[in-house]
Amino acid sequence: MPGRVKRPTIKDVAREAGVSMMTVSRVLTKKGRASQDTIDKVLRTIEELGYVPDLNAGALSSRNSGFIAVLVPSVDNSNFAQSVRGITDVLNDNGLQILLGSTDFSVEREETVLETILKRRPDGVILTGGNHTARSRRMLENAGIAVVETWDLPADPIDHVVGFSNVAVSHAMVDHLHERGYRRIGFIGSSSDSDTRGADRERGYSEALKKHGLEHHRVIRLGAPPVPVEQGGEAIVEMLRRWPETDAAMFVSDRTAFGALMECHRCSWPVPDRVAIAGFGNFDMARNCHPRITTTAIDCYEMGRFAAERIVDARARAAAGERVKPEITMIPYRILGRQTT
Amino acid sequence: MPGRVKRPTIKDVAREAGVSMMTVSRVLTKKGRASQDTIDKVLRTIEELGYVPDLNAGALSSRNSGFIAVLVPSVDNSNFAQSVRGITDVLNDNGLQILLGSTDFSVEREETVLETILKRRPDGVILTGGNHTARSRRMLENAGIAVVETWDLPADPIDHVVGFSNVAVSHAMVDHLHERGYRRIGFIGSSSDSDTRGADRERGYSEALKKHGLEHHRVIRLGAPPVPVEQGGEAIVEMLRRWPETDAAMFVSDRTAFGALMECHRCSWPVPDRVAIAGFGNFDMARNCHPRITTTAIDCYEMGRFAAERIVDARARAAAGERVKPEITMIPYRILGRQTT
DNA sequence: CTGTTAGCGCATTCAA
DNA sequence: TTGAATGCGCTAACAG
Repeated sequence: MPGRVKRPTIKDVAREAGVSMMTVSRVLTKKGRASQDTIDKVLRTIEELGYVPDLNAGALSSRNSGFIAVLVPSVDNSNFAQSVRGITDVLNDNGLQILLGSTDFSVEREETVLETILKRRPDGVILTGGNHTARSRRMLENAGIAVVETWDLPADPIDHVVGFSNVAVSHAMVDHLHERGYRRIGFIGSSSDSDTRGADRERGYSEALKKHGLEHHRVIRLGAPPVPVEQGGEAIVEMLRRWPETDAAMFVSDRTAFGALMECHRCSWPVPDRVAIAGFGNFDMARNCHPRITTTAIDCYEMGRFAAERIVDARARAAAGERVKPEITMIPYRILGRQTT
Repeated sequence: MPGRVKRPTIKDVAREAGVSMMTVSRVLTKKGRASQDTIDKVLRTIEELGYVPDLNAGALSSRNSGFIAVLVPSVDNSNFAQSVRGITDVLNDNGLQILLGSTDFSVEREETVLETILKRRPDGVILTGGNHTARSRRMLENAGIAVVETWDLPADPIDHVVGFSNVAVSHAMVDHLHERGYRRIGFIGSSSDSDTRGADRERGYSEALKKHGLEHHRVIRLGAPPVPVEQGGEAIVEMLRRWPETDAAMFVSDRTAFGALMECHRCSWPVPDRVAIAGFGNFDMARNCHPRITTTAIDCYEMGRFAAERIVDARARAAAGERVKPEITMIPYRILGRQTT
């Protein structure tokens, strides 16, 4: 590690270039105009000195940190990772930087992470899900910045929403299974007070069964997310043991659906003839395995982009002194009927 | 979005609590001591006012941003995501925050991302891979902060290294295949100037073949990473068409190995009897599919932890005025011989 | 088009 | 154990 040296500041650049600090600042931020001559001179000096602007100092002065906080349950999940990609792409185009936090699928953890991240004075916050602690909500309200809740359709939104109904998603999947002739449908989900998205999908399953006049509910709840793939295998075995008549199993996630499908291979249970399998999320493994798993696809990348655009927009309006009204953006989903149903 | 209100500062807290700003600052940073009475009074006031410290301002003053920059090729990759988890866990315990950047497997993109992120004055940088542009190296050197290169064993390290040899990894896999009796081994990799890790694995394959006296190399290079899972399937078809005698195929990643295995199912080619398959990374899909894929396992989470610990340590030593010598930490790997070989 | 002044919110450094 | 003065690096607001 090289010795910690004194790094050049905007003052050094100004002195060397023979202009004032403000002129350098203007050249850098492109705000206000400067003559081409001055611009060239300043840029050359910056290059010579190897000057690197300090955005934190700039933020302190301008009262815009340029950070957008993004909280996801887990980075190690292709769906959320894609949303993060979408967010990043939009933010980069707008000179903003992402401040990523991981909540481990827990609202308590979310509160802790949020508390830490708010100390960086983000200009906006993008959350996953619509379920938060009371203190989290209070902190967000006090922060006075744009908030976007994603991946859900909260009954009482904090501010903006870019999401979809997890209840409706399950509804649609039951409809799909029903249409393909399945009548003895089971659901394999997760169990956690925090995982309201999983709970919503289970609720959608139950409601849809009733709608179709199917009264016998077969539900197995695995642990808190992220549920290991292995448990999908154990779950399908358990389900067919408890309810041998089951002709279709829908899973809260492609990951466990995949685990179940592979276990069926090992047990030589033909899929979908012995039992149909459906997942959620359109993960790589579900799309490419054999047979390919029927699933629900959400455009996670686009959802991320929309969420980021909402923040960018709100930020611009707030800067212009406009009052910003909360908006709700619905993200479409589609059932991909494939070979396992 | 609530109106942007004036947020309380340390000054407000000081006034309300009837103490000086410094006393509040001391209570907050736990540096220097204060009487229990004062501490209580200050904490109560902070609570009442809903004061949130501004870490950016603190950073400007103390010349320690508390940020550690972390650059990964992609967040949407379980291996890198786990490394990020490891890093985050260690940093959190040390009051540091992660500043994540995605390089899309490109050293040019890395340079751009690095340039942006250095403007936040991180106290350290964790990179993925040992291949960087000359400008990137220069920026890092000028920054005068601790740097850790991971996931590789660079010949000419910038500073610290926490990684493993991608050449050796492939060597070990060839040894494994050879031991299981395979002699007509092919390699399916990626192709990109930037992906030196992939290139190293291919080199390891070639060297190891020679070592075993196997002169016939069968190599297929797919596109730049991230290579879609699908292409693994196309690649195995192509390999068996060009070199029908191939009895084992090793892949640069579990993702493509998985795609190949599933394609073999579709073509009714028994694995490993028609062709053996081996991957890299011990991904979920490889561990749980049927048959389970032989692979190389790296403890990515631990690699992340080690890298972060190296940074934390270097930071502490630098603060104590010590001179820090670059260290190289080797991460072990193991071949998991499973059902596809 | 350019410069001056006055902070942004906090911690370092000294003194009490 | 506590406080006052000072400045971190930058930009908003105004003046010229």
